[in-house]
Amino acid sequence: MSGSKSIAQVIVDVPTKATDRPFDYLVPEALMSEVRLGCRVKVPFGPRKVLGYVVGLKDEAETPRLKAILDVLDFVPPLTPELVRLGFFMADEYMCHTMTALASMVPAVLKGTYEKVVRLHPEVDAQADSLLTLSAAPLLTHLREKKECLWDEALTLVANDAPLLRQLAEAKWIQVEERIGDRVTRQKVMWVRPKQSVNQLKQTLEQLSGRAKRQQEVLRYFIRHPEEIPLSSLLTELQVVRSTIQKLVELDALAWEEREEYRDPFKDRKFQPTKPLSLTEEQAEALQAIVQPIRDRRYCSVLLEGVTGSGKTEVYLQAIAEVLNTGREAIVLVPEISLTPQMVERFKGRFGDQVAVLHSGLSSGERFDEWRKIRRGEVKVAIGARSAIFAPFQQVGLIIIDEEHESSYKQEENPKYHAREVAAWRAQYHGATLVLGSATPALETYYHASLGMHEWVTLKERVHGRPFPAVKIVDMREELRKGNRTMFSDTLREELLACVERGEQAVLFLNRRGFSTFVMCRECGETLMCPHCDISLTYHQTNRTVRCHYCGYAERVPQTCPSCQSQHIRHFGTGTQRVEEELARRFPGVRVIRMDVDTTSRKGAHERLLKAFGEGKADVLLGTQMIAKGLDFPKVTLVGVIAADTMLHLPDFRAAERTFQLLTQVSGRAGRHEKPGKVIIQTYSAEHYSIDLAASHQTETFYKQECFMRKQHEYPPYCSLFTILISHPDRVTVMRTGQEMARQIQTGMPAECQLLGPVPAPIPRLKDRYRLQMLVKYQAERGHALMLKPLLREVVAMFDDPELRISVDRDAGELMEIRDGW
DNA sequence: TCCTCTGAAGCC
DNA sequence: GCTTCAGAGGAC
Repeated sequence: MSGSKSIAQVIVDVPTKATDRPFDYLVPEALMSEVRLGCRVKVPFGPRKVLGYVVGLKDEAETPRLKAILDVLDFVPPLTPELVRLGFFMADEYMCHTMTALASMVPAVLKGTYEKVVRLHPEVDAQADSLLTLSAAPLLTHLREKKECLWDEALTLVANDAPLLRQLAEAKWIQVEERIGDRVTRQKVMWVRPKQSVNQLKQTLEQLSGRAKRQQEVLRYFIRHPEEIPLSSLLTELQVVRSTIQKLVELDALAWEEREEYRDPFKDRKFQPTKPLSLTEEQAEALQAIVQPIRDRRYCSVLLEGVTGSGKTEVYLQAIAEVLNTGREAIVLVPEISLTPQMVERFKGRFGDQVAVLHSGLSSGERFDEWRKIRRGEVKVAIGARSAIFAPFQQVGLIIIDEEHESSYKQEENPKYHAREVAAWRAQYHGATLVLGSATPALETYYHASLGMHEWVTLKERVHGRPFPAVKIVDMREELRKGNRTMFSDTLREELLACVERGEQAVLFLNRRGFSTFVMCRECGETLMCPHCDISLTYHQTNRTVRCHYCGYAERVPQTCPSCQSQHIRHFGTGTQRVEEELARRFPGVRVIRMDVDTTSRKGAHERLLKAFGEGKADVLLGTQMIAKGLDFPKVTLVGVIAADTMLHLPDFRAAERTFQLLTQVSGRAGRHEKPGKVIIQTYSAEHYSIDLAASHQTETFYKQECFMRKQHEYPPYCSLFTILISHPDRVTVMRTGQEMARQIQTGMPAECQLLGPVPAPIPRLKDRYRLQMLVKYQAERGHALMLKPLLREVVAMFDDPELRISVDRDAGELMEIRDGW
């Protein structure tokens, strides 16, 4: 190996097409031990300096004019070798830049910040002041006072004369430094400990001058408590100052050191330790199916189909215990909205401080701390929402995806990954077991299981043999014919009153997806629309504003119609706020807690409201999507669905599947304990199979029917999809581009593939951009993706108008744009 | 003739 | 994405 040089291959933080490949850099002798696979480095790139990830290391004899790595930013590489490989897989699979894929796997604080700082050059000649050009004077004066400033400030001080700054730097008047750092500094805490034995401390105490009262006090403290203590606690406890301690450190009596401290988000919470519960026969069988491949250390995916209330979580917990016994780690994914304190408590209760929790409620610093516990192997279980799938464990034995059908496992931004697919990749890499748990699996999971691609275990019974709630469908068209024009059917009204009278609780569910409160003029029929998007504005009572839920535009509700000046302008629709008003009017005295984006936007509000409901401070919990799952309140005996079909008519081929899943989940909230539950579903489409079959708990029949429908219309899982969405500020340009792009794809794609569109996207205009979409249906098992991916990449590259935005998504991501909660 | 503006080409 | 550099067109 004599004469050969060490080379690092680096993916640079310049996410563009042209730079989306590794660049080679020399590893300087001094950094040899620090430059490791997966760590972040600072490298020169063109005329500037950027951050990059080391994705490969090699030795080479010939190194034609390579630049060298400038610095290493991590002691422990944030990416394991496995995650580096996963990054390349994702870049290919989800058609994104490698840097984008790599960056998505680490906490946001490691994304790096760039700072260009200007300073006086240390060798600047004071006498040279006379040479100062007039235009540089303000900057140099400023630097004399402040020592340094940001590049942009410096530019302002020289009237935006960038060449002048360059000249000043060349003439060694100023120094320009590009700083690359983390977004937050790690929290550091000073610890103080005695450096001498108690006897030595006593000697030191006697040698102290009589005047050093404070120092004596501190020494006496350590003689009483010869243990380490955080500096801040010591200072407050003894009412001394830092310099007192410093003196004693200088005397070698004490020692202090800075230590990184974890911000523990659960610091003040006690978790009740729990023991494994005894399992039902079904549960035991399911557990066995999961545990066997864990013991064999082979890759295996298991669909755990368990009805609501069948005790899936206990199966998860015992499977995890088994993995920990084999010395390996477990990742648990749950949808963000069900990452409730109830859920966290169960895991913390069983596995204590072996658990790291990652969810969006944490500050970026707290998130980083939890992540570091995983990276350092200080915990064995990671539980979190979608991005927790990247938990940097090195011995993964089990990955569990709870409520695997949830759409929140699909990331809508680049990289547009599905956590289920990433999980399958990681499980295969590690020879781990993948568990997909749900009462209502995604249709494709169901289909794959039926083809034998997953092991398939079912939990058909609720624990303790509790019966399923009785579900009644109320046809709202009938109600209208009877003359009931309110949003509560007679049945729901009676049941609700009876429920409250019995002292029990009810949950009212309003599916606002695609159906929110809008403002319309009764005179001319004009609806208030967002000036930037083709979307009607949503009415918010709290501050009497209308808002666009897509771009955030907000304005006060106008007094008169902007189009005809009529005063008869008012809000329509069935937002949660209106249901709440109506409840107050029709059921005086009934206490309601409303949960929606308005009431839960503040940190911790979600938790607080649920706690209040659990403590019986309200009779009715009214809410959107966010109350559909995970909740388990013993006193809830009635569940009402105000309008079951609001999302049935969205332009989404999964509309029926979503409706079925949601209704099944909501119904599962009732009668989970001693008292039997009742569910009332109000709908205008009573005959639709998704509503009917959810009401009668006929899961199997629904899936068969839905598979039939998908096959008829050639939709997934019977084909695979690419969605291409293009947007442009100009309507004509986007249409012309769309046509041309479609022609290119059509010509290049395999003949068996099918191109649909371009057609206007479900939201034809968003944030002042016109949007078109195209759909390519293909057969993955015939290898079409292998041809389509390069083709789409090529076609996308051909249209490089900076105003044009193109997004390519496997599957139909765009149609799911309407997010839960809104 | 010099200067400014704009677009394209690297970047290891 | 940013910087530089070259080539075009404009003002003097």
